[in-house]
Amino acid sequence: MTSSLSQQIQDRLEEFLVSKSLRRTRQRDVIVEAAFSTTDHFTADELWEKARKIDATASRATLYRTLGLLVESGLLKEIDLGRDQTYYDPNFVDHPHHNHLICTDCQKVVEFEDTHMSLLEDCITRRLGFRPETSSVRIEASCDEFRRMGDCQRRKK
Amino acid sequence: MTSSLSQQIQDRLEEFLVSKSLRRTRQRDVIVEAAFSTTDHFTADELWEKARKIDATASRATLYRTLGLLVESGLLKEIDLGRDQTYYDPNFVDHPHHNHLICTDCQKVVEFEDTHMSLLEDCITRRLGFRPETSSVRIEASCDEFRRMGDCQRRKK
DNA sequence: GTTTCTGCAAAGGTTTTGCAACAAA
DNA sequence: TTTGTTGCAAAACCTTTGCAGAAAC
Repeated sequence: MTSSLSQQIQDRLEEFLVSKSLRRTRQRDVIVEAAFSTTDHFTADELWEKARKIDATASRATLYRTLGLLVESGLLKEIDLGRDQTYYDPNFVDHPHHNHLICTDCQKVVEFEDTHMSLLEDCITRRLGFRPETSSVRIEASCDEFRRMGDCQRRKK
Repeated sequence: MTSSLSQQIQDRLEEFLVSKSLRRTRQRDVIVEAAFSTTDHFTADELWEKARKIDATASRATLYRTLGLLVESGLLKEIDLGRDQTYYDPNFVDHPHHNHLICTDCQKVVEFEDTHMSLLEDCITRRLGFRPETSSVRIEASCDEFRRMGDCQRRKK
């Protein structure tokens, strides 16, 4: 594990590996470092490229196997950005309840949290006779600024 | 077109075909009939099986091509039920703003609409500087009844 | 007749898997 | 040592596509 990873991620990963009698390997360390080096969402293939730049020893097979472990441990979440590939989101450890707004002009993704939304989901779910577990909200929206200026305010996010 | 299809779907399909200079064929008719014969969600493969039972002339290639047309025309929507396949939802023509709750016990899908949720999404989106276009909400929740009785209230929905 | 559509079979892209060698604990 | 892990290459999936014959209009 490199020092650039937050303590929280290191701790949760360590706990998960121990609880499952799994081992720390060079390849897993590299993949985890690549996954959490930024807050950007990524596809499996993008993560592979990122990991290769750090250290080219991990194969695609290992990448997919490690992605599975990270999702299972709750460190990473699969998200649907409305594109044709599965994306992974490394930000749920820090912000467990966030949702996604996707700019239909420049495709940038804005994460947001909203207490009212969480409460409302909770009400709706209970009213239907269920106990809430998880939820995901995706909003697609256009940016006025993009149309006016040919660029989107959030583009450099 | 068979008489079991709602007039609204027939009309919208006809309009779409004409506007794009597309033709009505036996295969498309069968696939459309299968897709809208119930309000159930389906995968491409499930739809293929359904269509085959009506009339086995359509190939998988035609099925996928027709699915593309139906999505493009807005008659069908791709939805993410959190499973590993793409599902299609034939209910958006009648209920354009509905969302999905998925029972984590029996996997059944409950559709719901909520005005407050729509309003709230609108507020959040505008507050972030965007103009809302579409949104999708997926709630995963467990059913107390299922745990108590080994069955889920909504199971026969 | 002209244009669109179809089935077939092959190709594409992504993800998974069996296995023998390898590495962590 | 023991048990878990890896890379490789093949397989498994799902979806798309080129093409020549067939069907719609």
